[in-house]
Amino acid sequence: MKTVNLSLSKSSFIRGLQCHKSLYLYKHQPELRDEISALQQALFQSGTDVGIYAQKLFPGGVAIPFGKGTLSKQLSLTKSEIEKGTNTLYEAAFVHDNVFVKVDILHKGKMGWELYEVKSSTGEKDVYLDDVAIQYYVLKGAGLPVSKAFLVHINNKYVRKGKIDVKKLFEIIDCTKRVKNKQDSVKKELAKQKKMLEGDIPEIDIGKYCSAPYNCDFQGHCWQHIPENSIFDLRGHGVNKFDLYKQGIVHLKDVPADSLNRNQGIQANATLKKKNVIDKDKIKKFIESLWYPLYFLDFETFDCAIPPYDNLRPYQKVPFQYSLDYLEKKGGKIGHYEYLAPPNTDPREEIITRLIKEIPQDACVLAYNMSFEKGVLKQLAEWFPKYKGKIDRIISNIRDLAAPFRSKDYYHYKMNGSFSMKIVLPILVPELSYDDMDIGEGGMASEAYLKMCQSPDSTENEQIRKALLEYCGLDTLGMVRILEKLGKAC
DNA sequence: CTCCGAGTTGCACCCCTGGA
DNA sequence: TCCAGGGGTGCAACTCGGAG
Repeated sequence: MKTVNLSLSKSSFIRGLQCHKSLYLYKHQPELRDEISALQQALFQSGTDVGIYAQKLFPGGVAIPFGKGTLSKQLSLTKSEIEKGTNTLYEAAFVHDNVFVKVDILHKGKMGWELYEVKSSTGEKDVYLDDVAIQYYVLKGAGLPVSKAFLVHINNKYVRKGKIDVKKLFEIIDCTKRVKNKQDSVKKELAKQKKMLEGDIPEIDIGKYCSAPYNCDFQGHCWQHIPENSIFDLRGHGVNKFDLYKQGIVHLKDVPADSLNRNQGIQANATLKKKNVIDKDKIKKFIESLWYPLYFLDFETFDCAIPPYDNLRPYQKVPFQYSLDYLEKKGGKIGHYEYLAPPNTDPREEIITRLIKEIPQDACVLAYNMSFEKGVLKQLAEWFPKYKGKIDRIISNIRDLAAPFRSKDYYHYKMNGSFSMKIVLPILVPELSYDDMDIGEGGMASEAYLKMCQSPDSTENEQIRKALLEYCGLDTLGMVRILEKLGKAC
């Protein structure tokens, strides 16, 4: 069997659109790639899940599997299926002009072949159009009569009632015209990329394209010359960091002070002088705005593109766990409630009935970055209107423990501009740390819970449960300790 | 990947002022 | 009397950072 000599694939073309240097390194020095985090891997997985689910839009097709044999085998398999008269193919493989693509769904309609590119996102983006355009280019070039090209994405307005209605779950956008208009530029860009790949490594400096529309895998390589305490450590809006960079300003110490906004100014000043900011009056005011009994609430949630239960929209957050600590009075003993739903049950009503029993009507409720907890509670009120009154009452009593850190009334020079709990807690309360924990962030927590749901009988699950309870408990205990520290600071 | 709140920015709009 | 430009305001659009 003849092997196919490929210079490009669909994904590398998209990569090249973002940055030629990234494509060059990917082709010639892949060992320089950054490690991909477990979380990113999980997101990638959810994308393929959606792709497979979308196949139900055109059931009964034939799949051309990945990884099974060589690329040329996938090509010949595709060819023979088409010749056989198969009218729906999943992951059909084509090559033209040395570019290899796989089409999520290829369906033979009345007017000819239709190509469908499935995205797990909830809306259209420019880069998706390039994605469809390159596929159209290759299919046309390979001699397939393509009549229409579509973009398929998740419709996040869809509410599940009973069995999933695939036609409503997905939104299908006809982008044939726009894709045709792009053909010229696709051809030109391809030629450019190929020429570039044959030459020396292109000299491209860092820029916004390092992280948009996608995070580049070579940031660790290209950003090596950026020192510690650089302008890129500045958080928030304000100065255009790449404008400064182009002016040759890289280190924080070289930034003209008047070009920074308030928060960035505080950050830069604290970092350079290794000095902390503690605005005692403001912190005192914050603490005085709280009252007892004082409850500390933290939710863990999961979300899926394809809603697992009724009355659920795509990507809607489903709480499956919470930790609730409380103090009856100032300096009192910490009380603790917690709940972790058993796998594969709809946990929503159980969670809210427990919470409204455990949180007294007029208690002050603290959350860290409260918009998250408020949002979950609002959602619960929508799902269960019978509890709306009580839920709204809880919501109105929520205060945000992140507020003093967000406003930089309390800022430690090691915070690097961040006010995240994961940064703030180890600095204020070094004896509490996420370091040695099996689950150390929210993303891992939801991943772990979904894993339990996938294999509910696994012997591992007892360990996962323990880790989940430990993690969520640390978040609320951490809040108690942070508040204590704030109190001592003023 | 989505969602949310908060902060920023851009823009339209208003009034005021001063030059012609 | 007209208009351009400065300054304040209020809204919408956007981005960022943090949450999962």
